[in-house]
Amino acid sequence: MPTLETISSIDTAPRHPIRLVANRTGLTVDLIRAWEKRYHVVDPARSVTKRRLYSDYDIERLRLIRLAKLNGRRLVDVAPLTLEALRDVVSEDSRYEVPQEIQTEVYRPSWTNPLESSDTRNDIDAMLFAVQTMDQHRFDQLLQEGLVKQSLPAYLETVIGPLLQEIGESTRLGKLRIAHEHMATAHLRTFIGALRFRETYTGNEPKIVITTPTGQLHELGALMVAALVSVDGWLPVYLGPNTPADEIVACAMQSGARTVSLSLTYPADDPRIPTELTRLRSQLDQKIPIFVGGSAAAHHYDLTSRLGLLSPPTLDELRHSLKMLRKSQIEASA
Amino acid sequence: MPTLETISSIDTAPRHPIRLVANRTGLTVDLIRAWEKRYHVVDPARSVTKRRLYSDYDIERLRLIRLAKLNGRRLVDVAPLTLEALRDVVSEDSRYEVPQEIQTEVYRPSWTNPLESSDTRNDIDAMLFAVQTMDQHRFDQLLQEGLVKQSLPAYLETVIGPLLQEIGESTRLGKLRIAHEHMATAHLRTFIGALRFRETYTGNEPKIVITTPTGQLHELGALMVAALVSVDGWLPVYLGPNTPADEIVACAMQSGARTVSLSLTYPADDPRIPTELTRLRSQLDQKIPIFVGGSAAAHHYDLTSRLGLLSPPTLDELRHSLKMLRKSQIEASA
DNA sequence: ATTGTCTGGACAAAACTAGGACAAAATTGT
DNA sequence: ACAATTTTGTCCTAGTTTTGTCCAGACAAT
Repeated sequence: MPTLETISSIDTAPRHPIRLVANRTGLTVDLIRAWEKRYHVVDPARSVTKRRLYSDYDIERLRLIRLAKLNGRRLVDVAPLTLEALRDVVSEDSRYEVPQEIQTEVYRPSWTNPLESSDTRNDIDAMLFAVQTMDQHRFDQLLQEGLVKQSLPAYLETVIGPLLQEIGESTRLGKLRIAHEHMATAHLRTFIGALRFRETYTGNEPKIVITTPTGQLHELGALMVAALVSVDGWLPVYLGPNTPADEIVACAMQSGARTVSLSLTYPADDPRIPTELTRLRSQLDQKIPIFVGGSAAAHHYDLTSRLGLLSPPTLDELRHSLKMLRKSQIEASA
Repeated sequence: MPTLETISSIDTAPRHPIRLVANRTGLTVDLIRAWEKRYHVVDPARSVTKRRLYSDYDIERLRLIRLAKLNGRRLVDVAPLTLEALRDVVSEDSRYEVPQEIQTEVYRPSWTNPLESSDTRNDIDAMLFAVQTMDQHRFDQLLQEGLVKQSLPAYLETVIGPLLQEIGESTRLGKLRIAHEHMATAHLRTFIGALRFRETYTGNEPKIVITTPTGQLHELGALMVAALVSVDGWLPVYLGPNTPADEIVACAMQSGARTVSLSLTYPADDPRIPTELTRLRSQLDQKIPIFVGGSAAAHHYDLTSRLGLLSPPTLDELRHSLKMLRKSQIEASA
């Protein structure tokens, strides 16, 4: 009997039962079969007794197609795409566009716009309320539900980011207690941290070191970046908050990272920031770009531009820059 | 009968009756036999009179296969796998979904003898090595696999706790860089945080506020406690590190918590600790007990005993105290 | 003597398959 | 804007496979 090998191996092991696929993708068993029947979305192998057997590849496909659909794509349009094309589509769609008007609908004939901003507003308010009433369970629930409504990058930028901001402000204004802020932060830390696991790991992703410099104790911004870039195929080397420049350099060297990203939030005028940034830039290989983001990044614009650090104003810009970087390095190595 | 019982039989000693196996694994006696008959899932030794005699190894196999099935695997697929391959599969699968009703209490009865200490030692060493080589993926994998091997409380006490300690020491001794420690801490934060999802929430669990006092920035000890007590049916109100006494009081009042638990690690001699503990004890309702744990708790034994704070020396003691507390309060209210 | 385990087989529930029906939702045409 | 059409998720039937439970009679353990 040709026994199957270790199922857990990375990619093309071709034997997962349909139930497991349903669990992992969040689709129903019926739906998976229907998609296959109608559009040959996947073409699973069969067991001797005709049971469907899916590969990791198939699962990834189904996951991506589900995401594409959440973004408004039609099944007919995405069904025939290759995995790579699918990744592009999903990642393209998730570049959230503000409800502006100038939208050339040319090459994306039919898809609904992301979320009404009022929806977002309601979600955030509901979360704030849950925090205020210390309803942890509700808070977790809202976080989870919100994620299903849109793609991860859009979610981070339109909901989680603003939420963090408002919690911070409300606490400063005395509308929330420090205890509330602490509780919310702890839950968000857990929630965002768990997001990283959803990506598939192949081992040859380019690496990016992500942390905050000495004195910066708030890690959520950095963690959001880590979750975000992993969507685009980077492997974050996440160091948590408060890492000295020397250590960042050492880490980047040991891990062979292609770039470094720092998050600055509070305190914005910490005197250690200029020192650390300067030190980091001088010690790190000049070929490795350094990104600086976070709400306090603006306070250091002079410094960063003088040092040649990049500070994309939004998460979306950061993603874009990283894509460019990746492309240019791939070309350079070819 | 040949060999009699070596009572402390640890690993492949082949002497457990089927009834006991059923109790430990949560399977029925019939089912265990059926699996053997159909797929040779296990091949137990026999007594002179043909009774089945299972080894710990067999039990572990059956436990894992049960988990794999809960995750959607088919018996045919997992039955022929080796123990190692099984662990791979289970840990891989459990990463993606939340097994709804994984047993928290029921199947733990006689699992008190966790693992051979050498096993534990190997696991920890492997984890340390992964940290040192910055192999994040491997580190996560090891953490996940280790959890499958034993119950959560045992895992936290015998593996995660010591691991944290060793990482701390190695860093102080210069065997690990700060960057390594940061990476490990970040991953552990995510990992332990995610454990919380295994609890089932009914809404009438007694609450326990868990945090660290002002000046104590290391949260992992507190987070471990949170994961631990949720197994025993408490609902942790987790506030992260560095919470002022006033805020702890406010939080306990708003949430209606029955008790408070603090973790002290570093710096052990922070002058703010006595102040904060005293303040906390005086402002908090006297009926609410306060637990103090963590590696630095011993430094403050005089203070804590003077204030009437409880400092159980191990996590297991803490669990026990909480169980007592719960019982006494239930009786008091009846 | 009662209770538990053994073997072998029977049986039924659950899960899967193929094919198709149907209604809600989205899209298109006028 | 309204109706016609297409797309899409869900459900149904009927037949197969997989899996959990149960039974009977023999033997073993307490």
